[in-house]
Amino acid sequence: MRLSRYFLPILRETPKEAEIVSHRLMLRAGLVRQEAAGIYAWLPFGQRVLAKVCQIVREEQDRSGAIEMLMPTIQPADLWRESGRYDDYGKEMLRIEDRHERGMLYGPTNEEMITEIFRASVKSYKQLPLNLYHIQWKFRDEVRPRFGVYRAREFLMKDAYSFDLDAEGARHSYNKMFVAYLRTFARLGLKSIPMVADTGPIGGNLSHEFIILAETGESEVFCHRDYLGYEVPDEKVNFEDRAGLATLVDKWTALYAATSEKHDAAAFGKIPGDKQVSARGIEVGHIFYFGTKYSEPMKATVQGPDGAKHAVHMGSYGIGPSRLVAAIIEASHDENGIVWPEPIAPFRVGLLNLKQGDKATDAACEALYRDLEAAGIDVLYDDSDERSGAKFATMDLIGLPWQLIVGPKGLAEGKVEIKRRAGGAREQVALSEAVSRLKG
RNA sequence: CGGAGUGUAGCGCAGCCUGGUAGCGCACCUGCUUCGGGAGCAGGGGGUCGCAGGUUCAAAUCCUGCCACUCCGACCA
Repeated sequence: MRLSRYFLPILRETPKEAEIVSHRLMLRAGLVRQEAAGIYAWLPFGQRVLAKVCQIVREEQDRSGAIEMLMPTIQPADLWRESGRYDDYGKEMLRIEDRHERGMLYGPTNEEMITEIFRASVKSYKQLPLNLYHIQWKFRDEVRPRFGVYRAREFLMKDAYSFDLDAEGARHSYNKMFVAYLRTFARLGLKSIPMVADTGPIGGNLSHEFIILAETGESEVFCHRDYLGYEVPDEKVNFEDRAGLATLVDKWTALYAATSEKHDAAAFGKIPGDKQVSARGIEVGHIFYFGTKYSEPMKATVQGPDGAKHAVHMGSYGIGPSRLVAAIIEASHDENGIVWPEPIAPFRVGLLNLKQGDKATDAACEALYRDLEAAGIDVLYDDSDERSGAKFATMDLIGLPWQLIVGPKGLAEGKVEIKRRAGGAREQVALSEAVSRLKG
């Protein structure tokens, strides 16, 4: 992509409403624009990142055996009356009336709808287990949206829903998501720690929040230091191996880890002092097992091997990709701007023409741009006639993992410069080697 | 929802107290000169001063009401 043909509105000064670093950088680097309190437009640059986050989330959901679908944002109120949550959910739910004065709502979550879909078609235990997920916009009318897309009213959520005949099966479904979440966050370049959590309005009695440690985190968290060194299961993990998964989950839940709501100071105190971690954290995922809370009132039953009808045991599993973008920036930036982890960087390489208008430099850049694209490398080519200083500042702000710097001085010796954004290491390489050096 | 605050050009701000033709920096456009880490000079475009009502010869400025947004707290993917 040529910067001159792209839409990347960079701000040199920080809009005053932005208090935390991820919000500031998302506005300055042209990822998002606020349209109302807690409601954001995702500009092309932000959309690229969001799509990459979603893709990684999707791949790990699929790997674990979950199946993607897509439910609507607008739901009928009657569905929520069935579960009893229409009144319980309160003002956080955005209620709408259509032209026929039917009660509708903008979905804050989808337990009711997925249960309705499930019960319409699944009648036998032989169709279980089943895990359906979608990635769809949600709306929760937060009292106080803040921190940009981190606590927005409209936000993108991956929500998965598992269905099993009994509690034992449901536990395995829960464990699958548990491991899939560990892998997802690791692939996004984040170190996540599962913590015992409150279930809130979703209900149920088994729940973990996946927390990223970050100074700007909203919640206070406590855990055992050893979690920070734990290896995340690799892609060969067998999701159908019940015992194997249970062992993994046991390992990741054996030591102390809790959010402030579930914090047990006495238990925490028993950890050796040098192993105690008391920090702030960002919640990036939350998984629940809630048994028959929805299947009973909504009559989502299957016939078991015994011939009787059983209310299915359910769980739900959420990840907020839009929040994750903010969380990743919180975890990965420096004083000059964003430092994208490679898997989700909007472009892999920024190509800087240091002297636009100089024939030799222009020709070298055009050739490199063509060759990089031909090699399948996402490249953002700064072909503007800005001065070099401005180009460097912009590139550092938008945080692409690699910068390919081309100017007349280097070219005179047949060289270009490759700079790695993380750490800032620079290296002169031969013009002819640049493209191959930048391959993944 | 309690407390605090802010609305003036795309962004950051001054002007308001003490009413008298709306300003500055950045960004943007044109030209020239520059050009390896946020260039210089010259010229230029862009604003119903959040909205409504009131006071006044005259309102960005004073008064009343409303709206939007931000921050702190209580609540949450």
